[in-house]
Amino acid sequence: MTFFIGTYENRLDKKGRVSVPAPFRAMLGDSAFKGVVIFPSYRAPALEACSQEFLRQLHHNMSGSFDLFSEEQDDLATSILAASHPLQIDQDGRIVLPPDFLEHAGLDDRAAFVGMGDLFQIWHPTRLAERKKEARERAKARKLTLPLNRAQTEKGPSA
Amino acid sequence: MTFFIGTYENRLDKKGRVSVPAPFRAMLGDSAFKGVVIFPSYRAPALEACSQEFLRQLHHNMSGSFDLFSEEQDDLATSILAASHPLQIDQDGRIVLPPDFLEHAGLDDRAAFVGMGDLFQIWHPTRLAERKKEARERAKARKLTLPLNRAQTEKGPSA
DNA sequence: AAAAAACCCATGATATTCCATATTTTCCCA
DNA sequence: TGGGAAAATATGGAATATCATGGGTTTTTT
Repeated sequence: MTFFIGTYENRLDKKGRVSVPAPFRAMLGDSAFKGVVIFPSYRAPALEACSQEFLRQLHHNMSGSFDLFSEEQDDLATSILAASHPLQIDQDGRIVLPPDFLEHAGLDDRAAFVGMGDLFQIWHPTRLAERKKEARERAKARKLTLPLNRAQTEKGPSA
Repeated sequence: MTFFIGTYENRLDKKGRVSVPAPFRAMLGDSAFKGVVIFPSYRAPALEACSQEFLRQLHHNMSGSFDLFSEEQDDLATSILAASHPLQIDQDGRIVLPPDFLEHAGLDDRAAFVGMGDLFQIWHPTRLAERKKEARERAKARKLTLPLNRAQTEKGPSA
């Protein structure tokens, strides 16, 4: 059971190492494999991260309606699973981000970890600030409110 | 329990030897005997690989409930089994790919291993790049995107 | 005997672990 | 409520282990 909330900023060294925020680590800890799987975000210059269990279940849910060896199943796996990368958390609580992922997110020496419920994102702090501001303004313009009257919210407050 | 994710590229020597990526090896490791089953992809110039258990179970599922499946599917299962080749992993973690398999996938000196969940594929790096691009576009066109903002994995919320 | 396959070893590159220290947070007691 | 000790966290650097890979040697096959 994972539920990531909050934003944390940590340092990134030359080797691409970062500490995963302790609260996030605690969530991942009870996983069978002590690690996270990371993949590039499609829409944003950021990285997505979740537990291996979550990704597996996500994949099963999505491909469940397709046959093995079907074109759809193949496309899904190739575009999602193949782009993912399992990262193990070392004993100091750190992961090392591969070069191409660093590039995708435009990361240099600092990384912001943003809780998104079932998963969390990793951003360049500056870009995250821009994105947050932009999202706030857009929400304000549309007079968006949260459907609190509903029992289970379909979407998390993604900004 | 196997779950292959990620993409790895390794060198292929003159004898047709390649190292199976360590993470994949770890998955295969708990198999009864340490090896993989490989067969040519019937749709793409690539090779498919999985554990022997997985293939056995696949076959069992199909032949067990015969009438539920179409003639085409049965043909597929049969042809997979016939074309399959069990390869044992040596102590250095390598397998040797048979000449006809090398030809089918158009492999020369490098091989890309692509995690697809229950199985993984082996590609020529250049062709894989094309394939990935194609898969991404097609998945996008069909709106096969990840429901990242939805908590759709209901694994018993502590009650 | 020749070819092919399996086995063994050496090595450079990469990744992982260990250690030391600075910083922050937590908690207990005055 | 404040101070301060203790624990936890984050971070940098170095030591260590693992992995990938090339080459060679023995064994099996034909």
